[in-house]
Amino acid sequence: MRLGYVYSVNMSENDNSVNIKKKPKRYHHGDLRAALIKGGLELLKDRAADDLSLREVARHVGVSATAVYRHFPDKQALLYALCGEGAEELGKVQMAAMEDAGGGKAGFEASGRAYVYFALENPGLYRLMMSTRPPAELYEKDGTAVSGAMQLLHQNVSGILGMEADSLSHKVAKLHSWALVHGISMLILDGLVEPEGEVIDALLNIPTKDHAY
Amino acid sequence: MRLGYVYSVNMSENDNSVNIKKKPKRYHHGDLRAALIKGGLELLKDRAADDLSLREVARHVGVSATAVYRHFPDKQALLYALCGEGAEELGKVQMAAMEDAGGGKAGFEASGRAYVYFALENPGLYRLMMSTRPPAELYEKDGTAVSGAMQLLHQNVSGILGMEADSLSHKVAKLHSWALVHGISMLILDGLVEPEGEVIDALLNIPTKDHAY
DNA sequence: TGTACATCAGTGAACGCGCGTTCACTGATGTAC
DNA sequence: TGTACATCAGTGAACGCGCGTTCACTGATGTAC
Repeated sequence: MRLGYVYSVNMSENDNSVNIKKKPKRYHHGDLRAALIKGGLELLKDRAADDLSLREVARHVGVSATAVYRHFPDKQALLYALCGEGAEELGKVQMAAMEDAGGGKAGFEASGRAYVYFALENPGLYRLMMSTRPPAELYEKDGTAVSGAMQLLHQNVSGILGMEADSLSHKVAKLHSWALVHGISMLILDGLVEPEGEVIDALLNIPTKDHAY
Repeated sequence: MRLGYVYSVNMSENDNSVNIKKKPKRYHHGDLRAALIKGGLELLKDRAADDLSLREVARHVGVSATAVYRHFPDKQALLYALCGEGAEELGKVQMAAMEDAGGGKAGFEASGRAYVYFALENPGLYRLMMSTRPPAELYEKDGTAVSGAMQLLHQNVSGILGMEADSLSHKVAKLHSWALVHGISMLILDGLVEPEGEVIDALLNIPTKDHAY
């Protein structure tokens, strides 16, 4: 059955002929835009890579490929929108994790764990976010789909670790944290490391003087 | 000019006609195999991604796409060979860095730096190595193109950090080291972090009790 | 309330592209006599 | 040393594929009167 149609069956009044009409599905007020984003996210959930095709998303939603062009100027714009969703979601889970852990250093660590688990649960989306440089309009800060996470990290390194902004140690601590969570995420997503919660959790603490290696 | 031919020009003896013959280039004893690998590595040097096509490699070497099939059963086999070269090279630079630094902990740290610089200098190849799971015949240990590096890491965590093999802290330290160098590499390759040697070097020390964060 | 009409969100056909791979072939090389 | 021949590393044409994008179109929706 062709998904892109709604079939209506009418029986004629005078004779007994049956009239099957197919009419294009109709989405109101940007529903299809939302559906395309939702569909794209669903597809990215189920795959390890970020090789999403426009036609595939349209197919998944049950709409012709050309319909996408009513809502996005081109494929890239659709991908940007997906990145935007991902950025928002990542920001949310990180903030929630911080608050759940009561803020402070424990909160900082929790946000790191949330980052990794977000990546593991959204392999395709996470990869897409990391490999896409959206245009400045979308992310004014630094032109990345993880700018929210970066901002949070920046604040935490200043506020919680107490490092002077833009000092070398501040930069180092920032890179350290990000590289660690990103590295773990990617190694697991690429199948190079087994995802062992015990090991991950043990690692995702901020090293301190009394941290035992 | 079509690269895949060698042109020979003969002037006829009796009349003045000129005879231009094109004949296929001929590679002896696996020369083309080596040339294809070399060409593939060259292409991977110049690109950020690992989206190498068989036709592109053949084109670059100046040979028809089908010629590749005389030396590799399929595209995947060519990619595996490239991974093999990368693995060997990575192992070499890491060992060299360790020895140059006089072994021990300084050597371990140096090998980490060598790892990152290898990744930065070979973006496409590094990505390919991390995203490819070669068949067991190629890498018996763990089926990755970085198994040499992993082996070295394993030994160092045992030997230099003195951790009991397969203990939790051994696993954690291993993941920590790898995630850090891999994370830094990927963040820079993906353009999310500026490559600042000062910051990288400051970070690429093994955390110790007196390490100041 | 009914009608005429502009709008615009869908449609399928078609385009050109590069890809991996197969095919039948050709002609240079190396070997046996 | 010269000749006949098998081998095999190349060739270009062709295949089917999925892709992003363009095009002219259709018909449901919402609006003005």
